[in-house]
Amino acid sequence: MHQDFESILKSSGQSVTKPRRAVFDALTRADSPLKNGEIAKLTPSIDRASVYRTLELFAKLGITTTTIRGWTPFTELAEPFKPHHHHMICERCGVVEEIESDTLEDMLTILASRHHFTLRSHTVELSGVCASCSKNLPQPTSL
Amino acid sequence: MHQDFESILKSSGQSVTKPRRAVFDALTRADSPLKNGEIAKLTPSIDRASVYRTLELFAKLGITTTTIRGWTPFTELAEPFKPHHHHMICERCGVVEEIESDTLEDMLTILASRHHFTLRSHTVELSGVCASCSKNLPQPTSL
DNA sequence: TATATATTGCGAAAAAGTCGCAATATTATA
DNA sequence: TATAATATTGCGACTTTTTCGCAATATATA
Repeated sequence: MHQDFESILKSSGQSVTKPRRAVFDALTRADSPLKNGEIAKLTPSIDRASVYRTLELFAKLGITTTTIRGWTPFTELAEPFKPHHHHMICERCGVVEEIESDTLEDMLTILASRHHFTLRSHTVELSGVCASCSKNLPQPTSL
Repeated sequence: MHQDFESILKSSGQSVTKPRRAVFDALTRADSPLKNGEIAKLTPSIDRASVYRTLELFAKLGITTTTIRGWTPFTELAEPFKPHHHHMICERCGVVEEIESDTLEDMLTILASRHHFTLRSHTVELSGVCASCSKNLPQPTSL
């Protein structure tokens, strides 16, 4: 696992450094996407600026993917460190389930090609109400 | 159009105020999603704090949708003020095309129900290389 | 038009993100 | 394994973005 990570860095001419390992480890240990600030807190020995620079590099190299929730970006490991997936989030209780669908993936590729685009990456975020919340709270929460 | 907007506010027990109208107007005039800061600049007579509060309210009421590009959230009007769509962004030149597909929408609903979720909203963002960029720049840009 | 209440603007402050540069770590080479 | 060339870091200062409490004001209802 680590081996692959370091290979990606090296094969793209990047150094393997302590901050990069620390950020990668934090993301590996996390079981769900993290905010930038959370990553920084999980790597207290690393300067904030380096965390940001690392995150920017990881995004460029495709090591991570970032999605948004509310106004906040959340980052997690991408393939090959984590199987490709999307998120289904319950807007009541916040539970996050991972979604995989080859059919969806194929459709997105086709959609892109209809627009004469070569698809390189994508994000899909679904938001709704999970089964247990719709049982327990039949009335939508008021504002 | 405005009528609908004010109806949404009133029917959910919210007041129709100057800041809310200003933010809505700014989003209406924009032809593409805006950053929070851009919205604030387009509404100079409105205090920044009120712009943020308004944006938060709009999101809750489903008046707007927010997607991410890089690490920055972009907001635009949602249905019924703008037809439902998604984005296909060229990572080379930045051009944004709007994507619509009923088949995609249906599939997302089905995917959600497989997870026993009731789908309420979703975002799909595709990123890739547009036709003209893949002609002009056959070699991927290096880091 | 008066009253109750929701919302605003203000001021201040916290949080998030960025930048230049000297010091340091990493890599490649001998 | 030591050295030189270079990439990267940490630091410190700074800018930008976002949040908060509260008195003043605008809005909605009767």
